[in-house]
Amino acid sequence: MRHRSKTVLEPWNISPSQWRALASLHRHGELRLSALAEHLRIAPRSATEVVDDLEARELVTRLPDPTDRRAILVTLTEAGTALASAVQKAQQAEGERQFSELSPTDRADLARVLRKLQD
Amino acid sequence: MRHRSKTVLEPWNISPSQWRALASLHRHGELRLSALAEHLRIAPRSATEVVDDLEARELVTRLPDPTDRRAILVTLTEAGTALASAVQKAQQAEGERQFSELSPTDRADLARVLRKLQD
DNA sequence: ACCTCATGATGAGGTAACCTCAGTACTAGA
DNA sequence: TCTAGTACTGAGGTTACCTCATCATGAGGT
Repeated sequence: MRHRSKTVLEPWNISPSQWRALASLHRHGELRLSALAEHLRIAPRSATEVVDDLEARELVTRLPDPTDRRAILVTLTEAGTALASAVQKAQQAEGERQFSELSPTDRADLARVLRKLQD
Repeated sequence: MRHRSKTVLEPWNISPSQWRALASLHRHGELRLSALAEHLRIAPRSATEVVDDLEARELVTRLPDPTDRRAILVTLTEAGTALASAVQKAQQAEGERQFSELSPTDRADLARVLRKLQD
């Protein structure tokens, strides 16, 4: 499944780790770099790199945090927001495709068991 | 879950990718390097590296394939077999632990749905 | 007006686990 | 016996992480 979702990203030429960052920003709005790192469960230094890449492609921008001059807020550009929406849509379609064989009961069972495992 | 199973491997000081190779050999017995690569879904050249590492630690040996002098059979040493068995046992215990919260019904549902997804 | 300790980001340098491409040794079919 | 294909490996590259050191700033002293 991971392999397939990688394939979904190809048309936009972004890597899974870049996508995770975009998705986080899309969900949460602007984030401090350190907060982004936390969401992605990677070291802050590694988040710097991901943001470097996304910034080079003008999908995000760095803005100074008005409340703390040490901090940086990473925000989606318009292009970034558009791309995030498009990818999300494609992911959803791919998910639908992958789970299309499952009956509603199957899906409910799966959701229930996975939720239990998560706890 | 992947993270936790990585932790299980730590006492033996082997990486997940090394473990995947050992497990393949444990299941299938001796394998050509190319066949091993196929099982692991990696390029043959990359399997060479994994086998290099395992051989350096005397967990596997390279033997000439008697039926084709180009080919090499990778086989577990005694130490390799012992380690594979031990790790397998630990993995099973860890699996038991992770799924201990699930009722028999939950487990059956999960197995059924996952099998369907695999097809 | 100072000092100290903690925190946010980044520079420098390293690693694991892959990859491709080219080359060598060998097999197998015409 | 020539040719095409196959099995492995050397060389070199990439990706996505990491740690450690450093710099600026913040928080809380005295």
